Amino acid sequence: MHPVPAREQQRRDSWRALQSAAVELVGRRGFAAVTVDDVAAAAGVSRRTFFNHFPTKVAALFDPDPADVELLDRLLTGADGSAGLWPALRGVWLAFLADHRGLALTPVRRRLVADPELAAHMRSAHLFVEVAMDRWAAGQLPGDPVTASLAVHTAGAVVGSAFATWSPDEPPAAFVAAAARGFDRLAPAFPG
Amino acid sequence: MHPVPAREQQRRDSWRALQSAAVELVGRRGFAAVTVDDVAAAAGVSRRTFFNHFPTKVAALFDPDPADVELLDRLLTGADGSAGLWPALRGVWLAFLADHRGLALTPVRRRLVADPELAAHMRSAHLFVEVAMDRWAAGQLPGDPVTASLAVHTAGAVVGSAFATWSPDEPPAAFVAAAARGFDRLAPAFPG
DNA sequence: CGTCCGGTTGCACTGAGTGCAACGTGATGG
DNA sequence: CCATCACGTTGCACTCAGTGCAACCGGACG
Repeated sequence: MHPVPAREQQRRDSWRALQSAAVELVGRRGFAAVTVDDVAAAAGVSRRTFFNHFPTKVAALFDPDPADVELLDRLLTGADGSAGLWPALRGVWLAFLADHRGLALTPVRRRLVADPELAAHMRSAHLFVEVAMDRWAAGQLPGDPVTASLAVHTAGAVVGSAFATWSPDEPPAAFVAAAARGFDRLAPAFPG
Repeated sequence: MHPVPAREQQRRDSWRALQSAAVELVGRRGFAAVTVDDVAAAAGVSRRTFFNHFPTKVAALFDPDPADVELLDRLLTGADGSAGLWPALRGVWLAFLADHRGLALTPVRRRLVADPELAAHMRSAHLFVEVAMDRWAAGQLPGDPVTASLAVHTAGAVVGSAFATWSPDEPPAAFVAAAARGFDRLAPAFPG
């Protein structure tokens, strides 16, 4: 592997220290009871540095790890759409859910979305997944953007429903399994 | 009809004046370039009164008119689930989309969601629809909350996809029609 | 060794959102 | 008709989120 330059390393360290601190503090005290200063102090950096890494307080909770963005890109470029859009979306989503770094934070995040305002922010942070899939799907079905959009949105709904009915007391794998069942149930609507 | 007490009337007037002013100003200048003071001034009330009606600036753009919340409740209590969950959800969604007050604001809102942050907020504001439908669907399928949740989430995805692919230059009716086609295409996944 | 680059920091500023006390007017009851 | 209450509105002061700017400092590079 390429040795990471010290500059880049420090950057990643600050990012992860801030996200860990934010999730940990908010999970313990609740969103409103944690200030940006608290998070910065817990991460050992200044308040200004916090905003160098995250544009908002919620971003610190939900922004995807760059490694996960990269993972999704790899999965999409390697995806095989020959058996139809739906099986491909199913495969990419399930592989992504199972392997991404953010999976470790999923139980905490699941508890946070009891606040509907935070739920919306989480969706917006995870929107990069649907955007990337949308671009990919549109490329697969050049002549039919409506079908592509419908499939991607529906796939997102499957994952969202699995997330909503999943209890954070269960292991994250149960969440992934529930998503898989959801994909199977909707398959009849998307014939190859 | 019951004559509305003057107190209640003033309340509604302020609410609608603020929402109109907010949508109008933000549609013209963009979200960041409009302050709460601007909106309050344009509506002819004080800054403090703004926050008496809306908890946040985005709420002024996307909070549902109480009349629409009431409309949805009426549609759900009158809904007939005997032919299956999916046709019932289809009927309620399409009737709601066609008749609700907010429809007039839909083109402006469609343009606003170019900003993904605002898109997330709109979804959260429209979440009351899915929450109400979720409660209703859970009542229809007491033994199977997973199917109920999946159907409601999927229905939301159909509407979301129609909204995303709809151009605000077309009439709002085209958006409703696109949603109807989406419901039809997903019907095979939800047999009676 | 000198120069440049880039992450970090402090400072000052705008604007969102809140708690509180006060005012004015419609609703209510004697 | 008047006293009282209820409630939408308002001003004020305060905390905190988010931003622009200039300065600092240590690693990268010739």
